Amino acid sequence: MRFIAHLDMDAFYASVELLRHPQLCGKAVVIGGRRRTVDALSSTSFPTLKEYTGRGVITTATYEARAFGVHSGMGLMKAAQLAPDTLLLPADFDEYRRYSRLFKDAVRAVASQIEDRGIDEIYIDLTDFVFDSAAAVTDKPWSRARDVGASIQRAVRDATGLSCSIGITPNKLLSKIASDLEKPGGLTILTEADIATRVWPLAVRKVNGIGPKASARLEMLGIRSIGELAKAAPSLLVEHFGKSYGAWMHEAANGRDERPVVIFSEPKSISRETTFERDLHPVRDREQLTGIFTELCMKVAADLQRKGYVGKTIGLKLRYDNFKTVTRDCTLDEATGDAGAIRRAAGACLKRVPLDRRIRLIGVRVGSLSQPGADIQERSSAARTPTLFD
DNA sequence: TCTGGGGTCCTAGGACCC
DNA sequence: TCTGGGGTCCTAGGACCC
Repeated sequence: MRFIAHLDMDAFYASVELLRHPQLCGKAVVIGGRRRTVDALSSTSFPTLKEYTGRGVITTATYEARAFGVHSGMGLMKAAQLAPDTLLLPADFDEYRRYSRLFKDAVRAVASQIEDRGIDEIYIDLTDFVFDSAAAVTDKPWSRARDVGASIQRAVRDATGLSCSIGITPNKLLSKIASDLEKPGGLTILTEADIATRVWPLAVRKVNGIGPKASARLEMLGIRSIGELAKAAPSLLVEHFGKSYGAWMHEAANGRDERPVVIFSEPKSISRETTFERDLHPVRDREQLTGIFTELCMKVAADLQRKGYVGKTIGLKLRYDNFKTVTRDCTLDEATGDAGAIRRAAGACLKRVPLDRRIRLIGVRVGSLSQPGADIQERSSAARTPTLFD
């Protein structure tokens, strides 16, 4: 039996902004859109959604804003129709990353087995922690788990001033669902026995891994809740979703998930992309396009350098004005981190893509990563390490 | 006036090799 | 002259997640 926690920061970006601007507490606020010129943050009043023009989506909404029906991922123009007077703040990712490190360090000081799941959530394996405690062995491990969860929430609040929600269950899948049940500030424990009453009534969309496409197709089969999915014939799911995904869905709906908490994983790719203020014409806006393209390559090269990687596969991504996306990639003989080499390879990819429409987005990606110094280090550490023959 | 930017994983076909 | 089965790498697209 494992004790797995999922911790999710409550309205993370918005909550960080409220620390800076406490006068906004209790107001409907969303984060999103492009960085405006200095005015917004220095002035005493804040821009509202109805004043915004341009592209962008909401990345986070305060709970007061969510009451108007706006949510993350929603286009700002659409949100402005629903909640015109909601305040709009631009995202400050450097600041969010700083708070991300703060809260993760605070958790790590309590329980070290952490899996990073992005800027505002983590999984924590509490199994050893729960069983190492003398009290838990003979007593009630679930109540011990609840105590640990509460102390993690306190640690996060003390370190950051922010609140988080935690779910603790026997696996990652259930914990992810549980942490969402009593937001904000919730601490939700679910055992095997709670699945039927607390998980099965939920929409299939709540399962991490069932997105908009899969849930729409499930609905066509008459399956809307996780309980209905759990009781569906596995053969039916396999027939419609394939052997692997269909079987997984059925397991997930029944609350079964053996995935371990993964403490460290190597990055697979590093990329940069940008959506233009207005769609650019491949011929008429050629100069501007080339400039942005080269700049993206330099940024990716800088990211690689900073993180200590080089890559063999260079990829290009274009999104046209009709939102159709195409990608091209090519694999080099040697891994590179050089901006010029990336630019040349990506430029060659660009020649393989149709340029007959306006372009909305361009992106550059480097994959098949390796660490240039890695084998040297390995060799030198091998040299220091006594072998059988020493 | 729709729809950001950073990722991961899966599938599927073709090339190529044994 | 016809025919196998596996394995790996490469490429393109798509679903999904935060």
